[in-house]
Amino acid sequence: MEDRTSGLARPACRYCPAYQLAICHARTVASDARVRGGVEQSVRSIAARRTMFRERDLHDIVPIVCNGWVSRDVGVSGGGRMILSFYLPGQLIGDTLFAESAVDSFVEAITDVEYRVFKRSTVREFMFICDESLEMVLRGLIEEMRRYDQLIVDLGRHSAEVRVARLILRLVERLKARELEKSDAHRLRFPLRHHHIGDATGLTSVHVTKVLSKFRHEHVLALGSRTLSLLDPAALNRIAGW
Amino acid sequence: MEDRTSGLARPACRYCPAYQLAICHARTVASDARVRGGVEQSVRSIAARRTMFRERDLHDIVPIVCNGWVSRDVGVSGGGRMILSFYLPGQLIGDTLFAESAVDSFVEAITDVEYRVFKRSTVREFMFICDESLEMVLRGLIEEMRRYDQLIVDLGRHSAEVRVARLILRLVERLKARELEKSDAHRLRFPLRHHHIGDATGLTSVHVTKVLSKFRHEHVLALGSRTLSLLDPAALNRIAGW
DNA sequence: CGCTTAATTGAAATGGTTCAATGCCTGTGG
DNA sequence: CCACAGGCATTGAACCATTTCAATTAAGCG
Repeated sequence: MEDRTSGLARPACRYCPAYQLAICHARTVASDARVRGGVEQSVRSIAARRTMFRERDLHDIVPIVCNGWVSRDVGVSGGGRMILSFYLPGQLIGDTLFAESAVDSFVEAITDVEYRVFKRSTVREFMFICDESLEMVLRGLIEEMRRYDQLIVDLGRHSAEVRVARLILRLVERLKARELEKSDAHRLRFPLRHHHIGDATGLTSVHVTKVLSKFRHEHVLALGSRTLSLLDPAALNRIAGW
Repeated sequence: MEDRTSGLARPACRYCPAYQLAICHARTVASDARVRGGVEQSVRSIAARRTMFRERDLHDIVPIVCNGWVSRDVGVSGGGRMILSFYLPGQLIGDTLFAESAVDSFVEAITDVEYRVFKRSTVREFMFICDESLEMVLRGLIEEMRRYDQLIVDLGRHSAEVRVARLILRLVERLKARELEKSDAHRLRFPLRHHHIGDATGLTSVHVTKVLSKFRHEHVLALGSRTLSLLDPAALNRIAGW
């Protein structure tokens, strides 16, 4: 499982707080374990389209994505749902680290997912001892808040086209920042379905289809077979209003 | 200015982190000042409808509302704007305490406002020394994130009526929790204009008028002269879907 | 291979915006 | 204390972005 020669178990480990802090057992194996590895944890995996956790399951544990795409969403009375955020490899699902959520949210595996689960009480304890770890968790929390700021403005004040364009551009940005995709790539793996895009932008999947097929006709981008082709990134940025 | 006999300078002080932690000079006057009062600060006030800060002004300072209503909003290309949150008395405007925001937001005085400004570097320093203060700031941050969760779901998946009803109910809830209004009051001071409500719910002020006048016709609530009358709270909750 | 889930397309319905006109508050200066 | 100006609220009519409904095809999945 671990690769001691390269020093990284997975591509995203470089960007994972648990790995950087040497809390993760993928790094501090066997004999090192008693140093910082004292944080209880386990590796798990789950198939695409399965629910990983309900809100209440997260009282005791803190998960980190090792591989695959994850969403956190809220069910709405009447069958609808809204995706609050996407989690990419190396990211902590730490919303409930300090307090419970007001909404009953679900963490779901979009693709097949590998993840690591840490014991919440131990993580908290460690965090308050180690300033570095605290800073890191805070940074992740603030980063998420900034994404929320942007999402709120988009939902409240921008058209469907703008919202879809921005969602895609931001995800591509995050993938490239984590070196999950080459930074010059114009073709990349993109596992979201139309209903994911709709649920993340406050649109219907039907309308997402219409927006995307317009983009395709204008040779801006093409999305199909879990693959995104950025045919004209400049035009996409223009649509996004950037 | 201070009232040493009651122990509180203002009604909201009881709920203000700076006051609770005895950082605020409204509490640690004169001789006490060297204990925890070492945090540089100053009291200020500003007239309604004025901009208190731009994003970049908050690099050095951390404001806390003592009195009045405050909003943080983002300007949108094309003249629109979106309100991200409202700040009530006793609340820290601490979004930028750890990192800069990605959007250029404005903090604006809705009513006449009194507030206190702390030096950011000193606050941060103190926060990392004192676990209690850290917990308190984190709690505020998480509370704000929970509000964001709810707002995102509302914007993405609920109608205008629901959004307006929820905004009002949540604000009333917060006012009562802080004892800024009596918990059994059905008439309370509510300084938001239609355009504030629109900018906070992603609607036009014109449409807010229509929604509110429908509520009035149905004897659910009446809003006018800076005063909110909750004529039928149960019905309002029903509209909100609660 | 058959079954379920997802994408696509068009037509009709709708919720909210935009535009425009009118009147009302509120604060300000004379 | 009154007059005036600018911001704010209200209303109706026309418009348009997005949803809803429905029917068909295509794509994953066991």
